[in-house]
Amino acid sequence: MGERHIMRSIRLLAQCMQQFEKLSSREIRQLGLTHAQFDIIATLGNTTGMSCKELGEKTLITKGTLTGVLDRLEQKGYTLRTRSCTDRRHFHICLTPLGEQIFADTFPHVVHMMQDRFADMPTDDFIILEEQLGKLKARLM
Amino acid sequence: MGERHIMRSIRLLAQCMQQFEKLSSREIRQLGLTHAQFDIIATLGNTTGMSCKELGEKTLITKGTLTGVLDRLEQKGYTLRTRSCTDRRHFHICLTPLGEQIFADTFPHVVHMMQDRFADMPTDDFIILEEQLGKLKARLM
DNA sequence: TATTGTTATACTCTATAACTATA
DNA sequence: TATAGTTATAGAGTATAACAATA
Repeated sequence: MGERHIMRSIRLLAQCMQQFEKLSSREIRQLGLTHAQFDIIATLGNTTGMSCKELGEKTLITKGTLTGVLDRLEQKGYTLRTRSCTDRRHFHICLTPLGEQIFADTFPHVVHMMQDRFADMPTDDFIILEEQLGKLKARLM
Repeated sequence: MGERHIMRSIRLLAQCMQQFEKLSSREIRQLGLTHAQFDIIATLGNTTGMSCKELGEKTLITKGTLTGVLDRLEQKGYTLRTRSCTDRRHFHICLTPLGEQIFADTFPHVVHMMQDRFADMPTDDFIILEEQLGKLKARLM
């Protein structure tokens, strides 16, 4: 558990993420979305929705900022706020059908772009990568 | 090379990175730096400096934005712009001794924070993780 | 009193394009 | 003409704190 290993893994992780962001940001901007807005849509995708609090924790967007981001998404017709019946302090945020569609349309693009690059990568390598990232994630959480 | 593997790896990668950012952002803010500013310092650290163009490509900060970020870093005394003698269109950006110190002071903190979490992770796992991230990076570049 | 989310403020980042200086 | 970097502008994200409504 030498610190050289930690440093190197962190640096690699950051470089991979940065490069991935570079490749995907074109898709995001083509949809007229910012990174923060896309982050919200990606987090809400394939869920039944969640509170602002939960959404903020998952995306690392603080509540003050979140209000503005959600305002803009709502204005575009991608998300919806509905007040909870049981606890009227809570809002339930979810994607509209249009928002769902954006989500469903975007990911295949990103995946397709990735597939070109990873066409010849053996499945075994992916399985090992997933395994290792899973372990890393478990320790980071 | 099923797309399920690609999606899953990307999602894990993003989650790891996000969690790491969450953990390290406290350190960054304590120094009075923003993410963009820290990104510049981290990129310049352990180098002899580089041009704005190169710095922009590595950090994904566009040239217009970079001017402002460098202005603020220079004002804080962390970076320096010197005009190139051979091609007077270029600037050479590098860390000042104070900037070097910030760089040298920050990373050990981050590493130490990580070490607590990874104390019991076998070295072999790190080696495999590094190997896989290296392969991933090579394909993303 | 504690919690959820909004509002307000000041600053920073972002994208884009027009511009200056150098090559 | 092409390139490196600055300036200008409008919009968006950020941190923080004060605030309203609900519990």
